[in-house]
Amino acid sequence: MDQAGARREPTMRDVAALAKVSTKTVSRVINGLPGAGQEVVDRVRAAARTLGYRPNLTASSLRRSDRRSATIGVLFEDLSNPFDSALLRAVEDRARQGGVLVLAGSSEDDRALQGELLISLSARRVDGVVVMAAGGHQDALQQERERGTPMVLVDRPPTFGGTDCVTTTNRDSSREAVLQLAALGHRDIAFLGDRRTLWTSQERYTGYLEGLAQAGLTLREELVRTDLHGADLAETATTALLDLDRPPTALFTAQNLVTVGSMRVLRARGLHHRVALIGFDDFPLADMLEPGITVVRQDVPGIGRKAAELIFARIDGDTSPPVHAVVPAALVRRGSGEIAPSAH
Amino acid sequence: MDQAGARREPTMRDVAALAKVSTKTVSRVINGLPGAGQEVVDRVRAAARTLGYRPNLTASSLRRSDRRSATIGVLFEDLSNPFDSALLRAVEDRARQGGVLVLAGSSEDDRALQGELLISLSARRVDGVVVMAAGGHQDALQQERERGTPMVLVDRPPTFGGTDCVTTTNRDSSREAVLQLAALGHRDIAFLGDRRTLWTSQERYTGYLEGLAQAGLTLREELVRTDLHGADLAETATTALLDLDRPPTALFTAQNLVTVGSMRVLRARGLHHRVALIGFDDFPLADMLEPGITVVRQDVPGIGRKAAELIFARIDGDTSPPVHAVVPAALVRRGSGEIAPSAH
DNA sequence: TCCTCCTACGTCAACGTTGACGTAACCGGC
DNA sequence: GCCGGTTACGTCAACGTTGACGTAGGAGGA
Repeated sequence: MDQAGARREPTMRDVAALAKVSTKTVSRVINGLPGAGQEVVDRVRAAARTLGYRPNLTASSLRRSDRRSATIGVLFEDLSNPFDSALLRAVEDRARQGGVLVLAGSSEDDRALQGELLISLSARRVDGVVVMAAGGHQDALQQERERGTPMVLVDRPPTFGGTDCVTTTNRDSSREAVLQLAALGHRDIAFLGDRRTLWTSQERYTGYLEGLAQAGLTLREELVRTDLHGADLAETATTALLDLDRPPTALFTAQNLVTVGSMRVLRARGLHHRVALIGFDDFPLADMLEPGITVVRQDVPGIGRKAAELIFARIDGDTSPPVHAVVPAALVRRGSGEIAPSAH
Repeated sequence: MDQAGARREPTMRDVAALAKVSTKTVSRVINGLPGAGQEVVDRVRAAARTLGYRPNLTASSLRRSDRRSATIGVLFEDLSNPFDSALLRAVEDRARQGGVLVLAGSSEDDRALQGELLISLSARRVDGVVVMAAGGHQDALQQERERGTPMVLVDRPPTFGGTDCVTTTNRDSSREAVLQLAALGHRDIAFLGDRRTLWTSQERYTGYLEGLAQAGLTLREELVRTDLHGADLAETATTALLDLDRPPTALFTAQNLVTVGSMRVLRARGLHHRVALIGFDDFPLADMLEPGITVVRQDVPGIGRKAAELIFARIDGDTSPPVHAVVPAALVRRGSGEIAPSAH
């Protein structure tokens, strides 16, 4: 079997020579443009097949007037988070339908890395960028946006103007979750959140506060634990909460890894049937556990589709004012959020 | 905020004009090549910054002799499967370290789609392709390979020659799982597998047969259910198995979605503490269930790293004979696979 | 002093493709 | 037969970049 390197890729010139026409005619045939007779078309097609010719999209987009690379960039934080992978999938799905491929890059919540990735994408002249991991520092994003690259932020709004974004009902759904717990009689509802710098964390915390207020409950500050980035920190925080003199009877975990961490601790202490738990963000098998985990489920495919729709509209020249699309989330009741406070 | 389209991207020519040098000198500075004085370097850098110049990699790779696009393609089947997303992540990780980006495409186990994606990747002149979803029909892959594109298959070996692949110990680990069940006293061990056309399914089935034989058990054909693509089919099959006059006391589920399907049925029937279950492929939260699910865990990051290592070696011109790398899997005992047969 | 070598640039063409434009042949109408 | 229009091609240059090669000027050696 032949190794790469030895053979040169056939070009339009080679096809043209074999079909005894000009390269321009080959171009016309390959692109299905009029101005070529049936006989010539057949000859060119045959020659292309014989040589195994494949058009070079990079050369084409260099010369073309529209300059499209038929490629978009998608930046995410961590593919091992099902939220990210489901979102990537939804965007890729939509892109593929338009013959567009996706350049995927994980920025790992690293500001410098995100900047480098944006430069890499820019160097490849992507038609647009979907950012699923806009951290606190959006300067690189802003810079790229100001260069004219169409951009859509997902999950977090831009800190700069003129850019579309798609988020979910972070605040309203959090409030709804807290109200449900309060309605069951819980008065000591803890909040466990991810980094406070994240917009989503802030929104969900605000929703928590609104829920408490609306239920007529007073905030106990020691029941609020934030900056829990990852399941391990969540475990520590949950342990600390349960060790309080007056521990919470219900937990609202505002991110899926936090939910998992809290779950582990409840389970380890045998409290998973006694302490109520509602998590933000669904995760696989949440329904298989005992009890099933009640969650606020984001419509991830819906968010992905919306993001794709927006980016492609911008790429196609839509210059209407920037949009902040909000895709509703839903409370999915599976048991853990329906546990009433146990009498001490 | 300015919309795309109006402004032209600055080019080397623009930078050259502003810095009052030739484009060639700009090229030298941008690429860090020698042959430019310090003063000129500074002037060019300043001009580039002023204009917001970004090198055009597509034009560059068109002209360059090595023709590298610094981009590889990764084809997968379904990103919502954690196996695929973890693998993509591992490959992307390694690629990024070399300044290489990943063009991601999901082929959804659709032969025509896979062919189209390969053409799309080829049109963008990717330096290599990692295929995590080589279905039964590999003609498109073979064709691409014969054009000289470096290629690595993951999870399944090629049906054609001259191509590297990375798989796990499908057969040995399956045998080990069955032997463990047999050692606990199980004599009626069912096999539930994905599509028979898949190489992995065949290997795992062979391992099952070897395990039975080695344990001195006879095969009961009605305990073998294959072609279970997706959790729904697995549920139906599991139900049918449990309804047999002499139902299995242990299940070996040879794919993670099948495991989930079987689990659901066992759980629905309240048999999850009585029927043993070992699944091939780990999945998130398998340890949180009751009982924890015993699985054969593939070393997914290891497989991804190996695949990336191979593809980059080939891209760098390694012409040594093709490799079939085997990354060992391990049996992770969590409870469900340690249930002894219950007396009827 | 002259020749050689090196450094620091510049000039030119080419990568594979397509937009703009040219032109030869043919067709229909008068 | 001539004119205007259409069809089916071809020619040329350019997209942004870099390899090959040229050259001016200075340093260094005999």
